[in-house]
Amino acid sequence: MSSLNKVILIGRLGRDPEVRYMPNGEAVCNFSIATSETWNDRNSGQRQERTEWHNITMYRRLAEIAGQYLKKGSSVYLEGRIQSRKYQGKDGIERTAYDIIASEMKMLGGRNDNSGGAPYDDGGYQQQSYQQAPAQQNYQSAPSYQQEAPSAPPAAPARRAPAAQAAPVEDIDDDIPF
Amino acid sequence: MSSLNKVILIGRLGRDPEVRYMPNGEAVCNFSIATSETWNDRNSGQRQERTEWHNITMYRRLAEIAGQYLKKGSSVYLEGRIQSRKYQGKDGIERTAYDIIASEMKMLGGRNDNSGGAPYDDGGYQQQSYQQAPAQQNYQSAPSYQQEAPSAPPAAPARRAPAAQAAPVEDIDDDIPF
Amino acid sequence: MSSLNKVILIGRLGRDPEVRYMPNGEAVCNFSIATSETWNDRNSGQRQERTEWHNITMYRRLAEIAGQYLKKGSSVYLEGRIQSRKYQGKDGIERTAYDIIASEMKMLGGRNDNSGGAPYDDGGYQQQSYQQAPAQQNYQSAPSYQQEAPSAPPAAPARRAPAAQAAPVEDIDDDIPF
Amino acid sequence: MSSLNKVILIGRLGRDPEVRYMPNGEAVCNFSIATSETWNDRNSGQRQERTEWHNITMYRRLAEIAGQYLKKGSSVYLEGRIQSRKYQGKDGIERTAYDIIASEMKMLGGRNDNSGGAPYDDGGYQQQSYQQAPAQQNYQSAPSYQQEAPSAPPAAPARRAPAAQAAPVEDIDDDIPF
DNA sequence: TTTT
DNA sequence: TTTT
Repeated sequence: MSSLNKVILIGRLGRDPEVRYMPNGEAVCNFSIATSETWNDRNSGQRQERTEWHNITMYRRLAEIAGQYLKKGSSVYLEGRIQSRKYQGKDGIERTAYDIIASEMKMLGGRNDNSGGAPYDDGGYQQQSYQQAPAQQNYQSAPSYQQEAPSAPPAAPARRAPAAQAAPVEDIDDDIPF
Repeated sequence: MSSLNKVILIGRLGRDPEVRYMPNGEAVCNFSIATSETWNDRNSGQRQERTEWHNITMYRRLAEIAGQYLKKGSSVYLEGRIQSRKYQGKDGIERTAYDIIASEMKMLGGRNDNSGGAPYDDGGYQQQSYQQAPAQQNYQSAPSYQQEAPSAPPAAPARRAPAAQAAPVEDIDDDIPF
Repeated sequence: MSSLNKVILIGRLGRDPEVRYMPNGEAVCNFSIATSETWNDRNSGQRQERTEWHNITMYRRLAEIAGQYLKKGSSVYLEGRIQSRKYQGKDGIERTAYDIIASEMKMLGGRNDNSGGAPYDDGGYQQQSYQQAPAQQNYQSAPSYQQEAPSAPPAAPARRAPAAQAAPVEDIDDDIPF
Repeated sequence: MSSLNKVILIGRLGRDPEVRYMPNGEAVCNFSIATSETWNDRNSGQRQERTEWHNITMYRRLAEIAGQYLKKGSSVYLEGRIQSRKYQGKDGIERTAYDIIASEMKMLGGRNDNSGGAPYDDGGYQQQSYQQAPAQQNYQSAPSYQQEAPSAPPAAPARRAPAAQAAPVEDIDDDIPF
């Protein structure tokens, strides 16, 4: 019997995404998004709100695209899976973090997304199948959203060169579907 | 711009579900299910497997149904949302747990599910809309799957009497869709 | 073994929604939304686009809310199920229509949604569980989006009075979650 | 504003899947699966059941895997999108068919799935990203599940050779995730 | 029939 | 830390 671990989120970024590069040259993007629910309390009748923050991790091309097009306040649709990760906090105590490893992304055009002057507010990109395999977990020894970026991209990246962060859009434009 | 926080899981229970009752008489059910993914490591070419355990929480009628029909090894489809919860560990240190608050359940008939002699291996139940509202979070001060059950169901439950745990199936049979 | 029939759509309304009332007083709302996908043709290298139109049907309170808040051009998140329906075309020939019976809706704030001066661009509403049961199919003898509305709401609606179409927002404001 | 067209189904095959090959050598697999819902009629109180049949289409490697592992009665999890298709019926009249173009599949081990003696009852496979692009629609001029297979696979398939239908499992075993 |  |  197969199992399924699927998460579907729509929310806004709390900060700009961070893109780092792993020793093998693969990009990793981290950010967090907020989802909120509101309801009427059954006892007080008062309007209640609860916000949940989700830590998002993306790899490879999806990481590069997110790093290029998303920013603080962007509204985004994400699909991925829940993945736990042990790490040692600054207090030396082991904790477990939960990340959403996103494999699909669609940019939803919020007001803020247009402020950057981008000529589009629309996006869709599905991760290649091989991305389904979890990336090296050991690389992430702390909550990714608190993690310091590697000092520099690797000199000789394995498998694929990261798109330079200043690369023009055209570099990736030919195979992203928007 | 609305947000969305949706989780869809298919997996097996690691233990029998636990049903407790809150002071207002509402049932709470906790259990955890495993999802696993396998992939071929790109470097070694070796088959890899990773299992993720998800802590599930259900409320009210869905909790009662789960407590009655699921057991260790059962395969189940669940739909719900991710919800974090702060708690103090036995070591006195605050941690954050992540639960899946399930609002929909379908029993998937695995081999183990039939051992109980139940005449069906099929189920579906969708939570009432009002359940969407998060229940009192304060009631859960520790990871729910480690939490001791209240000593007894409340004498005068608010709103709805919990189905007694020994209640015959017929008591709830008339409005569950299986 | 349970089955699952779930559809998740994000798209824009091609026209204003139409709300009708069934003889028992229940509201039915019909509209269609467009989803589009774009890709680079592998042979020509040319950008391709394909738009799909989905016929949406909603019942009861969700129908009333949609009729009140959605309009042509609105962007909306919908969750529901696929349901086929036989009908006789104007040419007297039987055909099969496919509708999405929506049970959950979230309004996604597009530019057009704000033009109406509504003070919110955010919505979420989940259908009550009992709505899961298919409504009387016989009432729909033609594609719903082409169907003429009943001449008038029933004089003595069964079970629940429809919110008059001119009813102020406050009438339903107290139990919808936005 | 991006759009989304996603379908998630769990159901059983009504017949064995059919695999054909397009002129460019790509495999196409067609079958249909049933989903059923049951509910208590609100008036009569009687148990009602409704079965919906979904026409499934898969391309390329997913088509080959489905053709090899699924059969009549198999229980399967599918993810894909809704796609309409105009065709001319035997009576010369144009109709519209609705297919689910599946891009992800997981085999759910039901009783029937084991009768073939397969050493596994578990599967998962996600389509490569490029499959997201709709295949040549013109190739499908009739409801796919009624369509006769091409007389033979092409002599010189473009891009990738189809796994011969009699090929041993090992031929594809090295990169499918089960 | 939406939208970019 | 987003947003309404």
